[in-house]
Amino acid sequence: MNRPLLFSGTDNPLSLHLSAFGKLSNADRDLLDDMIGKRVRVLPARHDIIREGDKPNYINVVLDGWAQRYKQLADGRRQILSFFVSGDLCDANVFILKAMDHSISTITPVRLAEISKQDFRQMVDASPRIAEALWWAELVTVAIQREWTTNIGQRTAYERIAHLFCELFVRLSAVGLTDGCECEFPLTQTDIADATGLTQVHVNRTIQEMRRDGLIDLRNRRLTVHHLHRLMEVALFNPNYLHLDNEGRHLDVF
Amino acid sequence: MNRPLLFSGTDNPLSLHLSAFGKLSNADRDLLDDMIGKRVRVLPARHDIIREGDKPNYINVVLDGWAQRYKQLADGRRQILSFFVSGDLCDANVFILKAMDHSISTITPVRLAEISKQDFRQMVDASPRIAEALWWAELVTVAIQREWTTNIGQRTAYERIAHLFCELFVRLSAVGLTDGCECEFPLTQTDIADATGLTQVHVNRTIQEMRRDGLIDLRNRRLTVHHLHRLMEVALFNPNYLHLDNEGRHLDVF
DNA sequence: CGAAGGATTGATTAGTCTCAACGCAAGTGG
DNA sequence: CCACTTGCGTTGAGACTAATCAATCCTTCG
Repeated sequence: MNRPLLFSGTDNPLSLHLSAFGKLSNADRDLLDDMIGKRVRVLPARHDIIREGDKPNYINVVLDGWAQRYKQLADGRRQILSFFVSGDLCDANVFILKAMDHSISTITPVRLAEISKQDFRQMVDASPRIAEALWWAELVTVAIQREWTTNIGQRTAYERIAHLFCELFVRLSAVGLTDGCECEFPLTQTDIADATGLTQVHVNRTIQEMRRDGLIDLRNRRLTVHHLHRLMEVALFNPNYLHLDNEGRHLDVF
Repeated sequence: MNRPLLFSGTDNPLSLHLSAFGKLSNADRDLLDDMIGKRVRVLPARHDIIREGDKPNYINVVLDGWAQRYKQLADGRRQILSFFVSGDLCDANVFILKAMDHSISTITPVRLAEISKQDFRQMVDASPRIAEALWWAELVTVAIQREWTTNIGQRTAYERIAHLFCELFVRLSAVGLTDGCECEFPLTQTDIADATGLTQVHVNRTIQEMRRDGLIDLRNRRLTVHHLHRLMEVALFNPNYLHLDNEGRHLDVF
């Protein structure tokens, strides 16, 4: 693993994630360290974190590993709605809602921090900067969700999968989880299918095509992106929705 | 037009929308009245409110009429991402972002309130109750976006369109914009197509089928829902994601 | 070694798209 | 007031993307 592409003076994944919004003070980073140190859970792979219908009592932050948000229709059809990687906040202020309208589960083993209502309030009150950064993170989450809607609604199978690869690769870069043109990629073809609204069989054939086209390689839970630029082109990928360009920052991947 | 199904002591559409979250005090409602009274714009139908790339300086609130959020791919394909009706808040705190990653435009003529950064801050600081209600509204917006992802990703054309009808009908009920089993419905079949990821031609055929099945009628910009329950069933519609059941409230439509 | 999860392949079909034309109603300009 | 335009809905024929069903293979792991 190489150094994070966005500067951060700390190893706390949440600080790292939020500093994509802008520089945080030492006090802010200390505050965040406190927050995510209080209640940490470790969960095995493929394990529910919270289920549709549950009353949310904490804000979850992924410290390590991959998780997913998903929704299941009455007849069992499943849609994956987003992926969480290191530093991702599940939903700021969820506890305002009476019940979850979707579920969240781990993909790999996950180290998870839980932030209570009280701690969250306190943190937001203590630092306007963090409050802003958390709003930013929330706005980015919605923006990603919108992009997924567009992805499934408008793009072909090939473009959809390429787009998913682009997004994850860029997001992983931003938190230092890429290594050159490679990264860990623990999703199965079935996961990719459920995320893109395709069938597993079609995902398989499409990925083979992408391999034949020399764009990527995907084997042993590892993704290699041979030509990020070409991949972005065929995916019609525009990274603006990730809002990583705050305060003059610029990601190296592009 | 009949009385709003959710009680509200005021006609301010934003108050009405937010009181789906819970009862607001008179002071809160007055504050909201002030906010949306300051800068009001009136826009003609099919007119851009803000475009992708623009720097957002205000929070927009739809007071009257219908608007839409959409995104356009480099080659022109268009995805409608959400519809705004009376009382809907475009994005709390958008001005945190450097640039819009999507566009918003009117569908019908729209009366619009703009809330400035300063006013927004002031309002949130003045009333924790309003702050909470605004978070709720934001969380509901994301929840709707997730449901749209699921809709396009998992449902068939017939189910998708039925689901869209259910959602809009319920949302309109919640702000008193339904009249029995009817409501204004200014979307063209092309709009419905762009929102559901289908072609206009296929939307046309599918709606004809729904008419033949006696579920709905749609003519002259007016939607009639003959059997909301059957419609909800075929759409696999579960209203939980709209989070309208706060503080013991219950919508009459169901 | 057997079991299980995941990836791959093949054959067939269904759902949706594409392209093209036409109808109808409302609005516009001469 | 009529001819023309424009926007929207409707219809038909044919093509194609992606789904379905079913089998096989490969890898990992207890």
